[in-house]
Amino acid sequence: MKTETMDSRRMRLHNSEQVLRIVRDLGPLSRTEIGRQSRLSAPTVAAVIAELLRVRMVEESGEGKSTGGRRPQLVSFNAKFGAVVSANIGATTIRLVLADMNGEWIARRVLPVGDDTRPEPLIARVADAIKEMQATELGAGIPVLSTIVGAPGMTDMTRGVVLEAANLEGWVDVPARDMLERALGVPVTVDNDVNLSAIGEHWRGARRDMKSFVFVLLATGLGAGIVLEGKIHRGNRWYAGEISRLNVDFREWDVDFGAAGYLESYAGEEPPKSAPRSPRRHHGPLDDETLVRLGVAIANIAVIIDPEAIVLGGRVAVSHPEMRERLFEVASRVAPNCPEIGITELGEDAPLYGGVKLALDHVDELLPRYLVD
Amino acid sequence: MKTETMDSRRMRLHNSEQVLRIVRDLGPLSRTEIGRQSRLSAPTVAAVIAELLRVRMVEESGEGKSTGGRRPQLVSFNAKFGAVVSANIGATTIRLVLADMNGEWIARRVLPVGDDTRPEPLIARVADAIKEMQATELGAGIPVLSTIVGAPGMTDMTRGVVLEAANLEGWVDVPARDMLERALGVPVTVDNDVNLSAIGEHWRGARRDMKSFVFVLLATGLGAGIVLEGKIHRGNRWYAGEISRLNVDFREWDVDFGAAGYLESYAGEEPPKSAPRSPRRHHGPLDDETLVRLGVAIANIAVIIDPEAIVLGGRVAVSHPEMRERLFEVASRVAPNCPEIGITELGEDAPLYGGVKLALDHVDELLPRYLVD
DNA sequence: CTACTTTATAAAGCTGTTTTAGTAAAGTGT
DNA sequence: ACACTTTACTAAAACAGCTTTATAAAGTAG
Repeated sequence: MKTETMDSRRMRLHNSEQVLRIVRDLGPLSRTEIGRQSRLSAPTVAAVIAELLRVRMVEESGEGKSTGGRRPQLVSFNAKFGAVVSANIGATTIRLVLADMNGEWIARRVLPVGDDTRPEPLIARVADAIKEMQATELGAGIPVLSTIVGAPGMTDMTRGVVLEAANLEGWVDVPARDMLERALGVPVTVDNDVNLSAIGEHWRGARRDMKSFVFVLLATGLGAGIVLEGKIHRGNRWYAGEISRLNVDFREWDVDFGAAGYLESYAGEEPPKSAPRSPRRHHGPLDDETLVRLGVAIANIAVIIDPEAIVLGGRVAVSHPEMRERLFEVASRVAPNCPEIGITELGEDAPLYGGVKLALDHVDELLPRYLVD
Repeated sequence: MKTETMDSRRMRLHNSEQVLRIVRDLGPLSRTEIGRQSRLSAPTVAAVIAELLRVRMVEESGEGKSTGGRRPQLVSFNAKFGAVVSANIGATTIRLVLADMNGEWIARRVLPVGDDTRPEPLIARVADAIKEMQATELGAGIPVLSTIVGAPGMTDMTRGVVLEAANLEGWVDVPARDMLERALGVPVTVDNDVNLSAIGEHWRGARRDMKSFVFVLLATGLGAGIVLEGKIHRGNRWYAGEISRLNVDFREWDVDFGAAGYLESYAGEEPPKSAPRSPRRHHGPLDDETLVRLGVAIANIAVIIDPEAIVLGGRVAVSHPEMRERLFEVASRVAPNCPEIGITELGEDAPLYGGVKLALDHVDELLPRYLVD
């Protein structure tokens, strides 16, 4: 029971949000057309638009074509009302993007993580890169309203702590959010890169308009991002989708993690070791047994979640797209409901798109503040 | 973007719903206390309550104790405003419940499914039982506002069709909703019994107040009901949680369903067959290999979903609660995040509770209609 | 030029909310 | 018993935001 009661003030706020959303999503519109879309009367639309113009959330954008009467004065969403930063720390590269309120990229940076991947120096490197990008690329008077940083490991979003990132040195329980906020001086949100990729792919990539889908990352690490009802599912302990721990060989339930039996031991780029290893690293060539294991794992995901689609992403998926057929053959034999299996459309930029989307959603929640001011 | 714009009329409707919810959830309250809870002013609360009294959704219920001033006149939710019916068709028994608007049971019926389990006669039997219960037990002037029927198989809720119920004869693509609506003359909702059990267990059983959990049914059939963010997850094709198809032995990915390799072949009550069979039947004794397979399957569920808890239900779980320890041992070895594994608190009535909850939620959505009338 | 259409604003009225003020009914203290 | 305080509720007035109706402005079509 989260909704609150309503009075005149909240009524206006509510209607302003609706109008703003309509203008943003449906492009430049006349006041009359906004009235039709929102079912608000013309005078109300006019008053709301006047308010939105005052706080610069929308702007006049010329006249439209007449359709037999007075020409409409178009109103459009002001994409320069603010900006968002989306950064992603990968196993090998750091990627940054500065985007406007429409989610369009203003600037982009790619730099190597460098030799020293320990928390402090790496986070300092990220913060410096963000500061440089903002200083160079951000127009005067445009505030950064939200900053999202993706990390290659399980992340506790409420505390902003990267619980474990096996591909980076010493990344266990790193309070990344606090460190970044101290360096940047603005609120920061930290999330898992696989989740961000799933959000990105859902928003701008292969699976727009789908209610549910699963993004499967095949790269240095294995992971899955689960989107249900249009929202990412992170699980009770931020563990959802950690499919490196899936077991498709029950006889080996009692072996140590990293050894045979675990999916991660079979699908990857490095030679296998027998000793226990940390998660999110996988090894061995992409031979048929590996594909069958992966296919069965995907089938199990399909059986449990029953998503609208499954999308393969990450370096391995991009360089071996042909694996899709075999995976589907196996998975659809095991799971009669196995959905289509697609390949990422955003490639390694997927988490950046996801970060932008998350940031924009975040700004949406903050909008009331700017409206009352 | 589902929310609509607001005017005075909607404002009042919105506030009425909030007040009603407060009265229902927090019990008999004075108008003043409702004002405190809702943050509405005293005159507004008085007006809203007057309206709710008029349509009999709430009723005056005497005076409360003074706390140093005039005694409060208490207002309480009218549980007799209407009633709901929850029915469940099992493999062996039909269960019915009539409940008031607080979800308290007014009456209950249990009858065998009988020898003829084909769709028409069985549904007629259910409809007759419902009619008898209503005629005998329902007070005059109390309308049935929602009827939910659970079926032991995959169900398309939007069409009201039971896609497949292997334990009943000839139940393939049965338009159960339409058949029941024709017999009863009121709107009916049909759902899968495992999903209903999960909802019930979440609402009144083992896992109240949990945001996410998975209910695992171990009975004549195998299945799982997945509750996420307090809502049941049914999947894109109503297939979510059909864990009889989980595969924990990748070498047998290519064998026919029902043969070795599939979970369902190993956890059950009847002797195994080698020929392909329909889903949701399982066989074989509860030997340790079966438990290990089941444990690994539960681990895989935990890895993918990361729920707050897993609850075992169904006849087998009730009669062999001791299996929990071994299952947890296996599952927690495979999945480090494996949550506690509990046993159902509602037993075979779980789907009935879930049906009542679903029905009450359904009525909630219809409330505005009764308020405008 | 006239008739009609479309867009936008102005004036008036309606609904529902809050604030303010007041009444009712109880408890508290001397 | 009496005055005073506390709490519950209601009545009246003021306020805010919405809609309807009317009007102005600016275009198209014949």
